[in-house]
Amino acid sequence: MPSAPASVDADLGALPALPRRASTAEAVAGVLRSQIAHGRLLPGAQLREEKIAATLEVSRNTVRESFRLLAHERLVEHALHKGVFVRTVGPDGIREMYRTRRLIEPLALRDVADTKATLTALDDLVTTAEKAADAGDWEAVGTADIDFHRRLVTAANSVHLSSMFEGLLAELRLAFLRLPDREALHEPFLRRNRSLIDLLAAGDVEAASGELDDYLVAAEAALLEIVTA
Amino acid sequence: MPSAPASVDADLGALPALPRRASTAEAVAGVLRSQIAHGRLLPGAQLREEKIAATLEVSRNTVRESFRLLAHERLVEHALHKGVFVRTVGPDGIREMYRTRRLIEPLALRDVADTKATLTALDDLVTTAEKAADAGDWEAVGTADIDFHRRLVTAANSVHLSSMFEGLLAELRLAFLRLPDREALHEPFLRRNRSLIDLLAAGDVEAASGELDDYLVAAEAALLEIVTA
DNA sequence: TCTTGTCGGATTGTTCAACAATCCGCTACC
DNA sequence: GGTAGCGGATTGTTGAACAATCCGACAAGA
Repeated sequence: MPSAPASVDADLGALPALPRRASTAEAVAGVLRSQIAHGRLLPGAQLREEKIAATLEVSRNTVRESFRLLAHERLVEHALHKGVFVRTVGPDGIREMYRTRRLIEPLALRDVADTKATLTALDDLVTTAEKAADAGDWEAVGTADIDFHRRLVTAANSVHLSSMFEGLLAELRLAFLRLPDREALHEPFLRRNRSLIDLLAAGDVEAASGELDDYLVAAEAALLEIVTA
Repeated sequence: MPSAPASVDADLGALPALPRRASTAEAVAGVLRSQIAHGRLLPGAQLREEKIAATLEVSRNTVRESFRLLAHERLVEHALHKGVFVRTVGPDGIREMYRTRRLIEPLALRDVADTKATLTALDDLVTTAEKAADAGDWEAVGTADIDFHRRLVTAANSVHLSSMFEGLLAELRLAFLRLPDREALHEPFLRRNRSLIDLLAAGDVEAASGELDDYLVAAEAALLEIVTA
């Protein structure tokens, strides 16, 4: 390497961050999180230490550590001497989630309306959902819907709120797992996301805030109606 | 027992919940949390598995589980293969906390102003702080101040927000540990909590919201001035 | 038939010892 | 001054063992 050190540095440009290494316990927690999110571990199901350890070919102690990592996420419930269970979200849990959503989703609406890039991203997400609905891919509709609402919250630029909302979204997914029919839930709300982004693009923050609140109230009612039937 | 079973049940009335038992890992996490909160484990300090295990006379595996329990609390930072360290909160962390506080503390002000019990509780907390300040007990002032702001947030009746705010308060306490002089920080803000509760009691929610925002902006500036000096 | 007591099996909670893996500081060499 | 190698400290993981707890099944007694 005959070049001077300064030249070597310049040639490399901005290097990407190294992928984050994870401990085995973190990896196990990730697997379990994913299994829960995809409905392969259903609400009420027990996460058996020995079984998971054998299946994933890790030590039981490692599985226990991963359970502790999941403890805060409201996805599992840890009962002393009984074990760890996938959490069941009932009507009260749903009410709590929507109360929180109504409090925090509107927080950054003014910033959203003033930021071209955010408006564009939200518009794209609604378009994605509409296309997915046309194709009958209701899981993708749900994903785009979640991304839309996540973007409303991350627009507030608060690590605390964003982190909390990630937990709430995971919890909400738990509630959705109980639904026999995703289409019945999502379809009526596509139009409303479109209305919402249109109001925001027009700068009508107050109307958008009202629309978002109405949306969340209606979504809660629709979900409760199914869950309590 | 000659009574009929129904009568036996009626006599017992509403039984209180049993005290929650804790696993050893949870207890260890609680001890560490408390040590951090009281400044006995300072920011940057490493939590050594072997040492804690020996001191608390538990197994190293149990200590590791407790570390995982602390992982979400933003009090410690877990670095793969390096260990677990009490988190250091710098100026950016302080800005993030106050941004979040400005977003969420005002959320339930209308409900606060409409609820006599909440107003009374807040007034009592300000009175407690004032008395503690007269007695020069600045730690108690800080505690009452924190309780005051916690009450603003719990008034929103959101388990998610309340839980998140507990984490934020613990994190804030970490930042306060760097302060040489608690009095200098708290004293100017006693008067402002009093102004705030008076506005709320008078039902002037808009003025209270403005006062709270000003308060938080000023508190952030005061803290940053000290931390960046 | 209902209630209470006992027992056994399954699972969790904890401990311990061992080893692998990683990091970091120190020293030697160029 | 920079690099390579080594050793020690610590973390990460494993697996076995045992204690503790829970729960279901069964038996006995009222």
